[in-house]
Amino acid sequence: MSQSLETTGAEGPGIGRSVDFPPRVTIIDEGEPARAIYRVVSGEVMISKLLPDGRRQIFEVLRPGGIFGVTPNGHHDSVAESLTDVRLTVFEKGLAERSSAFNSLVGDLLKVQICALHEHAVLLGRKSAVERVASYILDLIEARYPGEPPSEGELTVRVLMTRSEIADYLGLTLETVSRAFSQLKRDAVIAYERHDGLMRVVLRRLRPLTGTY
Amino acid sequence: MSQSLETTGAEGPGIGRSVDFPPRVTIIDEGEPARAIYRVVSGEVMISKLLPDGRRQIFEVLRPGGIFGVTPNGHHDSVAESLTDVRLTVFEKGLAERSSAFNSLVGDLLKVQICALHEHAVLLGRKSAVERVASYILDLIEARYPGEPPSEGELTVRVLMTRSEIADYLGLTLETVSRAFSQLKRDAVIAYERHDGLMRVVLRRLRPLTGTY
DNA sequence: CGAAGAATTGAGGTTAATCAACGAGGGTGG
DNA sequence: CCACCCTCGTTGATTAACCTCAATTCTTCG
Repeated sequence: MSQSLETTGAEGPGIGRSVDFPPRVTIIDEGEPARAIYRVVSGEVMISKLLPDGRRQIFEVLRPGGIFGVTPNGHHDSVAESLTDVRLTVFEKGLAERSSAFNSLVGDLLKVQICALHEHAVLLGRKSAVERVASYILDLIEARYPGEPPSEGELTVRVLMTRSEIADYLGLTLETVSRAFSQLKRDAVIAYERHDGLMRVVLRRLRPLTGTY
Repeated sequence: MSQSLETTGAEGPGIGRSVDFPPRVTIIDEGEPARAIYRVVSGEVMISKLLPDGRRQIFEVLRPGGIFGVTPNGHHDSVAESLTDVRLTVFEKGLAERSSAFNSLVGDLLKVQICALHEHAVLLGRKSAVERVASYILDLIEARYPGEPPSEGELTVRVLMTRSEIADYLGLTLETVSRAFSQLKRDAVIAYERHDGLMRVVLRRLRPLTGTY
């Protein structure tokens, strides 16, 4: 419950205030009354839901520019948790809602989020374990190299989530995720030595394994 | 491709025009340029995506009041298909976007949709076959009896989707869906004789099987 | 009545989950 | 600095859930 929550002096452009969180702390809990909307300035935030028996599903990992805390009914429907050190801009409820420019920005971001959720539903409902992990790695690459990356050659990405978090994101167990990584490594699709998250990827071999192309 | 598309004379309140579709026709295809936003007036519409090898995932079944065709990038990211006879209101792109009241309505509906997609991701990623089917039936009940239904007694619902469609919605095969229905029937959670979709449900027994409560 | 589509059920195979052991790395306290 | 502990990742053996293939029945519709 008590968590390091530092309000920096630097106020963003406009109406929001800036807030920092260390890695892996709860930013909002499911069921909390919705008092504000949050925008990621730096770092990454995981959005998830828990079942009563402890099963967890992470639906999205938000990067800078992403928003969360938007809800139709005054209560948050999901948990938001920092993955890394995070800086957020907080827009108090009601304050921002009067700006039509702000609303239109939020609307656009929600549309992007819906597309991502659609893609993720396909992954969860219809892809095999290896396809899910391959799709996950491809997402990391696309986030890391925003302009179309050179489809040849090896790229490097850093995996920030633990196997357990990836499992909760992909609807698998951590063992299955680990086995899928090992298989991709055996098949020379990816390469890594130490468990520091750094990973080289052969995009040309990865793409056909995602199920999407 | 050619499909009965009747424009009725009755124009809705405001800027949309009305269009009807028979059951199980494609309303929009993935990749089509987005020319309009659609709102369901009556009937139901399924939103889905196809993988190249034919696997399909349905993410949502829209009922009256629901909208679809909203996209961040000018192209539809998914397929929309009528489940029943459907009447839609069509709002031409750009025309409606100038109305801030319209935008705010769309924004609210998108927020509701995101909640539903979150719930569905939990179902796809973390629930067992029986839990998925039980959750599906519960959704049917909640749609059919919008005010809190009496939690005692038997309720009746009509299942409009085929086993195959339900399977594509729940991330299962049609046989697994059929077996789950059979098991719920054996366990006296649901009851039906003919394959006409009519089904009696004992809500008290259904709820504990959804995994959510 | 016959045909086609939908649903059910069974048998058997495959995938991923579960249970379990072990190794590597990082932090803490002696 | 080293020993210990704890978390994370990997891997193996086994089990369970779900998928696939196949046969049968039910329902609808021409």
